[in-house]
Amino acid sequence: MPELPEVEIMARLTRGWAAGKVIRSLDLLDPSVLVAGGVEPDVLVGGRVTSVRRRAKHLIIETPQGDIAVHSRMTGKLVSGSGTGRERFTLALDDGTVVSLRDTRRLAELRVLGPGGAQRWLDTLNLGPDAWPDAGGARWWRERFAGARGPIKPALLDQRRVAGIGNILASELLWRARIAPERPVPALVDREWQRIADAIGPLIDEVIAAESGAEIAYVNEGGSNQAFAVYGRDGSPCRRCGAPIRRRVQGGRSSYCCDGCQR
DNA sequence: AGGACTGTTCCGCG
DNA sequence: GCGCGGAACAGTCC
Repeated sequence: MPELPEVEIMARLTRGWAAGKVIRSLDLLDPSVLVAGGVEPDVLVGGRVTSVRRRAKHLIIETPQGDIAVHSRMTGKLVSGSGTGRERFTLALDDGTVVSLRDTRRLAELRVLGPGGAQRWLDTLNLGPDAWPDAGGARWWRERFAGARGPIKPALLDQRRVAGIGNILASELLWRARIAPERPVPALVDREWQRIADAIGPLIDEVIAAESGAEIAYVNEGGSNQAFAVYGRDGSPCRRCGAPIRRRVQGGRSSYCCDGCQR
């Protein structure tokens, strides 16, 4: 599920569940989610959670004893409680709260690392700056994509340029900026970079608002989603100009756009 | 039955 | 060496 907004919501929720509390136990129900190369998970027991934060699509839980880094990939999510099946990992806190990683497709990755290990691991990924909340203006966007030669839509998915944008946000962003997904990056002019810069903040703000809830609440998992103008809406009329939304495949991924008003 | 899927990495090819 | 496309990962849901 998650792109930047969903991971942001999970981080906020998890912060409320776990921040400041002491880890009583960790239970690895599905050992295949644990990425090798870290430390023995039990070293975290007895440690107090000092921070829960998001970087790009990664969720980081830090304690003085060591860190947990979760990447939800396609279907992973952190939830409060356990017991519906599909839990791969649970974290029990000293007040009785249980936080679980639920992941049907089992593509999620859990890392348990020593003190400071999460940041050191993030540093190896060469992630670009986050797309939200502090992306820059037209010049910033143009410079982040300097050297890219292919179409803009797949380029937006490159986490080394700008981090946090996934397949849905890329289509939605280009619709808001009225730019066709096939446009080569070098062909974009400053006016268009400006429209991207202006669109990203409100887009992510709105997705977060639409999906936030007391429990994790992705809007309408699977299927089309009212929060999105083009994603999953092949054939329906564009909200802006009425022309039909089209689905095309780029780089093996679906792109949705309006040929009437995206140029 | 077959394809598609909000992510990422790896491999082969040009 | 780099960039691109496709495959792979694994499970569910049309």
